[in-house]
Amino acid sequence: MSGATERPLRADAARNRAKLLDVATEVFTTRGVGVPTEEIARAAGVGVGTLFRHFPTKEALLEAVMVRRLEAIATRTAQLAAELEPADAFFACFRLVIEQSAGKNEFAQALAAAGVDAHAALQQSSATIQTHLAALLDGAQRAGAVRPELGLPELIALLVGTSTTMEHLGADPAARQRIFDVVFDGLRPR
Amino acid sequence: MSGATERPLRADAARNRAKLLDVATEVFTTRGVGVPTEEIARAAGVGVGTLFRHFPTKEALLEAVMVRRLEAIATRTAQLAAELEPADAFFACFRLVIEQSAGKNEFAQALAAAGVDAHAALQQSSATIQTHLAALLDGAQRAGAVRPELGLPELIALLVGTSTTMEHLGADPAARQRIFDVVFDGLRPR
Amino acid sequence: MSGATERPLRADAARNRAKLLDVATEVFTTRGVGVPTEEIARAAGVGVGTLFRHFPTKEALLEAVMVRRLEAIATRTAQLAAELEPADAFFACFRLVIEQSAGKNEFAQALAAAGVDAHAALQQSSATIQTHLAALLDGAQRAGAVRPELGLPELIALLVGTSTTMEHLGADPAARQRIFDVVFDGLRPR
Amino acid sequence: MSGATERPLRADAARNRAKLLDVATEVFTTRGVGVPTEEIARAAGVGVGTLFRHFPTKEALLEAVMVRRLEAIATRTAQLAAELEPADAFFACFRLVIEQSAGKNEFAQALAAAGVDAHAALQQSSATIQTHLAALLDGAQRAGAVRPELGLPELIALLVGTSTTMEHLGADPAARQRIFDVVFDGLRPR
DNA sequence: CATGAATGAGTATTCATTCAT
DNA sequence: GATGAATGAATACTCATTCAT
Repeated sequence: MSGATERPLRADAARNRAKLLDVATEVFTTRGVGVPTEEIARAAGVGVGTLFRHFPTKEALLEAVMVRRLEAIATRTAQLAAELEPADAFFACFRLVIEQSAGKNEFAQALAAAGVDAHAALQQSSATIQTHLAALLDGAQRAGAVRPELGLPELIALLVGTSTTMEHLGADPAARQRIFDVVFDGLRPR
Repeated sequence: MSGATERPLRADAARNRAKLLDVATEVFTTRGVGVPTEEIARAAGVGVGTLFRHFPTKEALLEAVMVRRLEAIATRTAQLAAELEPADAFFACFRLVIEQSAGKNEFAQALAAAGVDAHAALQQSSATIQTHLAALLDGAQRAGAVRPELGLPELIALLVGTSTTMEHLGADPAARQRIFDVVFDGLRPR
Repeated sequence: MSGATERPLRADAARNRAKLLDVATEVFTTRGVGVPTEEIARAAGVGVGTLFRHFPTKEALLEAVMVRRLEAIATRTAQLAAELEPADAFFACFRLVIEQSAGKNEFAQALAAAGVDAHAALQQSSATIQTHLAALLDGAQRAGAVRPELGLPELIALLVGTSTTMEHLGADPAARQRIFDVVFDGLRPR
Repeated sequence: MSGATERPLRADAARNRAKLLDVATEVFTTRGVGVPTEEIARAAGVGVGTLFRHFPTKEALLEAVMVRRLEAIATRTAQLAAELEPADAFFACFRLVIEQSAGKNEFAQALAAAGVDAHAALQQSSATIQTHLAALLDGAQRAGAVRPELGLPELIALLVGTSTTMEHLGADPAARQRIFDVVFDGLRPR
């Protein structure tokens, strides 16, 4: 459906692009967006010039990283929505977004920020996810599994916030589960 | 060598220091920590030299700002603990921390970060608050108002996360209240 | 008449600013505008930061250099106009501009370029000179010493062009005089 | 080792080379020599690699462009010299050089610069033209149409300078003619 | 003590040129 | 031969911090 605007990249170029995205994802996630471009390029095993050939701006690189994340989430979200009952799908997706958003918070907040001030590609991805989320929320509310007064903005804010909560909590699975218990119970009516 | 660690500042010096803290609080909160020191100094009506005389490092300034915030929170927390029933005190303090932490998130996360990697002064303030929070949590759990399995780390992470949630939600009071409903209900047993 | 917008610079700052202007004039004139800012700063005995404190942009530095030149020319032009008969004043000024414009041509062309696309300060200086030139041209034409059909644009273009001619001719005074003979005789009626 | 320095280019290679020269001439003339090589290659419909196969250096491309121009001028100059009386030929050639040199000045100055610091091919072309110019100048001086004291260096400098004059004057034909009147009258004896 | 000028390491980005496809 | 991806040195500008006035 989407126009094939780009010619298929040469094999090595595609490899470099993918490597850059992987490295940038890792680096932005663990150390924030302040990391020098040169370092990202070096970690990807290419020169700075190559980085800037693929992403004309550091911001463009960041955007590409986020778009890829959001698209991955959108895909999984759609799967879950198709496979599960509304209520289960809603909570499964909530979990999914939280787990995928791990890492530096400035980064995880992309989902929300995209709606406001980001560039086209990001807004597109963000909008797609938000559509899915709205549908999931609505389904769960109709099924009586989520407080009816909550809107999409609150849901998104809660996703971002819970992601932050988890980030500060660390990896302990039991503790993370306790947070999910709190949030999920709080989301249910009454 | 002298017993007193700090001599009493001259009146104007004290005024400058206070003004710098006020301005820095405002600036860091609304525009993040990336703002140049010169701009902070100018906004405070002093030269950069003066800023660096009072705070030897930009980081030290940030720390001082946070310490002041934490101390204010600690004070109010103690008050509330003294005035209210345990359960009410707990929830009132939760609200208080969230409202006080408004602003750029990088900043709000100081509370938690302080426990991990921060400098002495910050750790001190943070520890004080954490002691209070631990007491409040314990009181509320004994009163049966909060899930007994939650520990201090989860509480702190939830405070940071909920602060982020609110930041992304904006100012709409009704929506903010809905978030408090979710989190507070979720915190309660069952 | 002009508002004293700037406070008097500190002695050292004024010295640095002047040194930077001198060095930049020399460097731009002999080697063109492509010379790195760092090199200019080093030649002036200051750090790059200092250069950029005084001139927020490389372009601003270039502009300042040109403004200073134009102002010097304007001053001398006014003197000559006051001291000499119209015809003599005109030719003396022509000579003056040519001699002062020595150096890389891109630079000498400022006079004309300023009228078109330059910044405020430059336009101001350029306009001042052009006013003087127009008066001189008019005087010389009334005195019958210059072809009446020539306008200010042609005069300015001739100044720039003759400057280029001289630049390519080098320093030989006899040859330069021969060029002046050609141009001055050509400017006269008939 | 083989006698012929250049083997005959394959048809497409020759086409590419010609296209590159055309495009580069246009681009250098209208936008200066700062234009990136990639852009020139793209405008010529080839890859950068091809550009660098034909011209090992950006400078070499610039040189080739200038050589072609100079050769064109040399050809026309020779024609004019053969067809016209010495005096007329001289002035016609002067005009010709000026009109052909239109465009960014840095470029037009090649003629003169070539004599000084350029590469072999350029010097060759330049020398050819200079020989022609010297002959024309001599003829016109013998015919009493040009001041006898002028030498070839002055003539060349005047060509470059007048080219600059025209460039700054723009396209207005009447104004351009007035400049020619000035210069040509100035060139004549007395 | 206050000031703000000076410093210079650090950073994003460009572009001539090389080389794998 | 042609292509365009890769390279990395080069460059303008920023900003925390120091120090002369």
